[in-house]
Amino acid sequence: MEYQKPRLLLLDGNALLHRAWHAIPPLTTKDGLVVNAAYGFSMILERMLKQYAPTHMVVAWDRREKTFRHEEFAAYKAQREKKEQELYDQIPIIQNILKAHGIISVDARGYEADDIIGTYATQASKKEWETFIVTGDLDSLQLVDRHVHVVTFKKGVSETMEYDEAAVKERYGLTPKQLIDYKALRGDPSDNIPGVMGIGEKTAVILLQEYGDLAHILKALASGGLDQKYAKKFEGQEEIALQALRLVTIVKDMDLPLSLTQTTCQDAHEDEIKSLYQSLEFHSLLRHRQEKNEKAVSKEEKEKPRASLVRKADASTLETFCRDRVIGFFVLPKPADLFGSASIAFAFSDGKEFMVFSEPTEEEIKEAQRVLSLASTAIVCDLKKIFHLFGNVISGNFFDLELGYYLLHSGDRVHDVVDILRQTLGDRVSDTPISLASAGEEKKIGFFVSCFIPAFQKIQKEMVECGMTSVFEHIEMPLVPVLYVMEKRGVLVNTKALGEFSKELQEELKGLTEKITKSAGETFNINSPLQLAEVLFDHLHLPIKGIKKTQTGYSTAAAELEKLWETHEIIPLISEYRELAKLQSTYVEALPRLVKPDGRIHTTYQQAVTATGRLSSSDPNLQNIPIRTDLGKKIREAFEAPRGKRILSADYSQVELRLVAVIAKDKAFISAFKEGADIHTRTAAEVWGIEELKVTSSQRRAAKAINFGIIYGMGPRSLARSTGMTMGEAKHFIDRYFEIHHAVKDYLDETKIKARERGYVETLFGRRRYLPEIHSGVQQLVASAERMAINMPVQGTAADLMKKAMLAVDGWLQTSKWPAELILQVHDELVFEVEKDAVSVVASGVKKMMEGVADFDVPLCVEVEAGKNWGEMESVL
DNA sequence: TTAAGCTCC
DNA sequence: AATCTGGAGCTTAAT
Repeated sequence: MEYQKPRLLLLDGNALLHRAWHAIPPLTTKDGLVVNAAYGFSMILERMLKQYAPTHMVVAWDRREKTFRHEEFAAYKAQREKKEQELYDQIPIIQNILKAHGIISVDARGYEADDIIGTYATQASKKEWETFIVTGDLDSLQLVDRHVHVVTFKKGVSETMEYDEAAVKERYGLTPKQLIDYKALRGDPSDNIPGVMGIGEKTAVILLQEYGDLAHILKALASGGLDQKYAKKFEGQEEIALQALRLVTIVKDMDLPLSLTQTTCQDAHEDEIKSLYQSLEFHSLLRHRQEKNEKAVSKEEKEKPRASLVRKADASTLETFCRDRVIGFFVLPKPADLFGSASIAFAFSDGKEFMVFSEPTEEEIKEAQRVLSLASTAIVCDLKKIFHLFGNVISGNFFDLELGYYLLHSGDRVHDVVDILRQTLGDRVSDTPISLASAGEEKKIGFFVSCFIPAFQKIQKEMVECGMTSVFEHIEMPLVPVLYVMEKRGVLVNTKALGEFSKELQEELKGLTEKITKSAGETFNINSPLQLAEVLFDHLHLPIKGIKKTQTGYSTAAAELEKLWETHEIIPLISEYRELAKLQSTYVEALPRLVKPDGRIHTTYQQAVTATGRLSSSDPNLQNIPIRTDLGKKIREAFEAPRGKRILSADYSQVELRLVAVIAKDKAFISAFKEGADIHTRTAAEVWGIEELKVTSSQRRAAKAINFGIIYGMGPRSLARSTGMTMGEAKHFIDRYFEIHHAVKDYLDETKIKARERGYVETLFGRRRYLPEIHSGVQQLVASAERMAINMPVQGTAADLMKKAMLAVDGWLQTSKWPAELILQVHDELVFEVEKDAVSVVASGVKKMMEGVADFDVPLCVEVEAGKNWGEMESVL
């Protein structure tokens, strides 16, 4: 018989118990027994047995020491205690399941599960046994070596991640052993490890990469070889660091109650397992077990990773592979050169085959673009970037994974290609390259692009289930070429004007700095909130009553300075300085640097970032160009139309409030908008029961505040503050408001309930936002999630409308051939560059297209202005 | 890198 | 005892 190399599987019982408990919702059997943790544990167990087929195996447990501390807090910890009891009650069940599988459990007095695992792993590694540690606890990563691997869970209990030495290095930039020193330096509050004050992730990694381990760092410290800025942080903390090191290090040489060789896997008692699963009602596991025996072989085959046809520059067969097929397509850009590609990769046949062109020739690039349009579906990730790389729009039926993933997870941040595949496919892509820095690695790239196809299938399926295919197909995907063209076109900026403005500002700032210095009686950095607070509150003794605090001390934010306006001459000076400094650094100095050789600035529109469905703009952000103040407006004036053209701007008036009326079906608001009333004046008149003509400006201001407050989920307190009313007045005002707009009140209440029930809210077009925090039970988080729930359908529907408007207007301009081009989008405003003589036609056309984009109970109203620049505009029509 | 502050809708 | 108006991106100081 052939010798089989031993494979040891080590499970951290407590870690997996907790992981299962949190990942699986509370399940009970018919009789009311809570079994969620046992179920999750069994799922993990079965999966690991299958995946690693161990010859030896141990489940290690912490020995549970009774704590009496809890009794003091019995009253308000009772609930939590009960929950914990439900968890611990499942341990015996799990023990029975393990026994039925012929698996050994081990615990030991005075040791944690980690120590047991550490000791077994060390012994096994010495014998060169392949060892796999399954845990939820990343501390175990320190045990990884040539033969020891750590398996952790990404989310839930079904997605795992396997770490070997290379993976640890890749993830942390450190060796497994260094992770011990890392934690000792950085600390870990959840484990009561203080770490060295002032040393965070970055510094810890830098020091360890330089010196190897803590011992060598301390040695360097003692010999004075350590950089002064680091050395200072260690003062008096060496002992703390060393103690932390001892606490963090997992024991590897304890006396084991059972020797390694005694951990051999016993035969499973199939009957026992079956009857246990039956009594616990683990139906799916039961079914799985039966199927396993019958279909094991064929299934294995099917799930084997797709391989593997690598062809280079075989363009002639490319067409056959693409025509009427679902294909994956990926372009690996050259690092330095935005307009070139290092590789072009295709995946075909459900990802079983792929084709990679390294350093493609001109013809190959052309051919690639041609065949893309032949595919029934071409799956890509970040289509707009592909357009930029190729320098033009490519026709074809595209499916952008990034946009699909974004619709399903609009709350998440970070949507990198690899992340998307990982999140979507789980450990199936754990072997994909993390950094795709170099070309010439056809296999890697091919494997990578092959993952696009299963990812597409999964994302598309989820999208159908969520009812978001329409938003995806009719809004997001068609918008990509529109945004691409806007970015490519850019906007003309008068750098000369900005240059002159910069000089003026510089002079002004200089003068202000002198005045402020004089007024304060000392020189300090006005840009530093910390120093400013010190001057205002410590040196000048300005009243601190009612001034908000920040983490670092008293706030010097504009709203706080306003409260101090009359107390000192320095306050207005500082406010002015702030305004000027902001304009100078963020706009006047920054924008000219971003002007490209064509004399224009090209922003990037982020289509997969916001939680509500809005676009965002970056590098530079052209959605926050100043407009409010006279000085700010000068910056907007630098955005000019070229000779013979005009800037035309069309903005939806009061969209969000109109949408509140539509979504809440509020009769009073609907008729107000239908009649074309000034909505804030109307609101004020209603609430105070007076004629609209008699509404004072402060009454209108208060009404405006509450109207906007509704959109943001504002409470009475903030309303009182923002209007200057007393709390009593504000409450009364709100009561009156909701008497009239009771439908709005109902909307607010129902939305919160719906969000809680479903876990998400949505726009009128079906775009969703998930709000997991609403179930957190933490008051603050719940309240915040409720405000998001109220706001998202309004802001999100407005975003949907604007996107539809962009598509409509773009389509109209393309077919009508009017000499006008869309250049900017600012949430409720579209900006165009238009031939002078066409301004009036384009204005009316754009207005009509934008207003006609949806047919609600309330009319949409668009106001159009035009001018030689974006700052000085006059109404058209 | 983070906190504080500011710009916009 | 004090907080709690939604969504973004960019710059500076300070560590």
